[in-house]
Amino acid sequence: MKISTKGHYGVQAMFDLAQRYGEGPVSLKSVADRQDLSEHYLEQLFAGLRKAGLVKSVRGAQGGYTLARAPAEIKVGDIIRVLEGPIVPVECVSEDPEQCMKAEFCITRSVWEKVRVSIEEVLDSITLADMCKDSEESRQNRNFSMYYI
Amino acid sequence: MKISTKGHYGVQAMFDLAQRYGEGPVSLKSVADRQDLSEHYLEQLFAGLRKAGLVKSVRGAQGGYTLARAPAEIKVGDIIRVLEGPIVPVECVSEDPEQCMKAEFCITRSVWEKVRVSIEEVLDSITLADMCKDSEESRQNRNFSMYYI
DNA sequence: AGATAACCAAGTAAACTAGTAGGGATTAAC
DNA sequence: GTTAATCCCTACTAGTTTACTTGGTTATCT
Repeated sequence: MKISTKGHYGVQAMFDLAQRYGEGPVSLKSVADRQDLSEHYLEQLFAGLRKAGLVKSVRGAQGGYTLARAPAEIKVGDIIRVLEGPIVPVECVSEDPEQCMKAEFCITRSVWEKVRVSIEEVLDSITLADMCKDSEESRQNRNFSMYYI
Repeated sequence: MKISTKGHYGVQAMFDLAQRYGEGPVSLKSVADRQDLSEHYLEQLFAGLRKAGLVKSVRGAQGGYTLARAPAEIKVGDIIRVLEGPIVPVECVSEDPEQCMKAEFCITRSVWEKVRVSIEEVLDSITLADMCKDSEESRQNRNFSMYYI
């Protein structure tokens, strides 16, 4: 019941881009440095994200990646689905119309279905803009408490 | 974002035991036959379930396994945690008190935390008794519609 | 021209998955 | 007391996945 480093790092990196949205292309090297990740590994993740239309790339010196849409228009679920594949706790509970033979007779299946829906609800309710907002608030709270120490 | 066959088969098998609760020990062979699973593989799963105190075993001929508690007292989450380990979408978001160094600075972490909580809420809200009840209702609905065809 | 970057293909060590194989110990039924 | 059923235990394994690394090529800015 885990997501892999692809999804984990991918969301971190996309969040990094979101925090710099509107400031021009951001190089993967800078993302890798800030987030302490392998640049070459990030390249692989961004190949997928680009093909899925979540980021745009600019090649050459001073190039890099930018979000293809505003942070408010990109859900964490979008990123996870690209990097981890569809959200499916067990095979017979896909997001697509059913293919499980015993679908209507299988009771355990309804458990996984509920799990799937609940994960999707969480991941699709959080946008990169939400994360930027949380980050800003968390930063201010830290300054605030430091002020009173 | 998947659970393995351990958790999948484990819940199926425990549900099978729940449907026969009070009827004496149920052999893994019969479970394996009904659920179309490998008996030997189930043995491994039940070794863990027994050590965790979710089932009791009776050795020898006419032996088998029974639930250690009433179906209403066993949550799907109990089974999953035994067979899949703790519910932790990414390493730094364990159910135990925190160990992630950057816990308070890490925004993406709060996303995984929400995912973890939502999965736990689902899995801990469903007991084996609930599944038996759903199964009974589903069976009756099928009979009901057949009656009118 | 040279540096900076995205892009691409392939390899790889380690871990994990989903079992299988082969026995031993215990007990009910005959 | 023999047999068959059943749990119990250890080990092995083929295949897949994970989390990268290596080693380039191509495009663009200065």
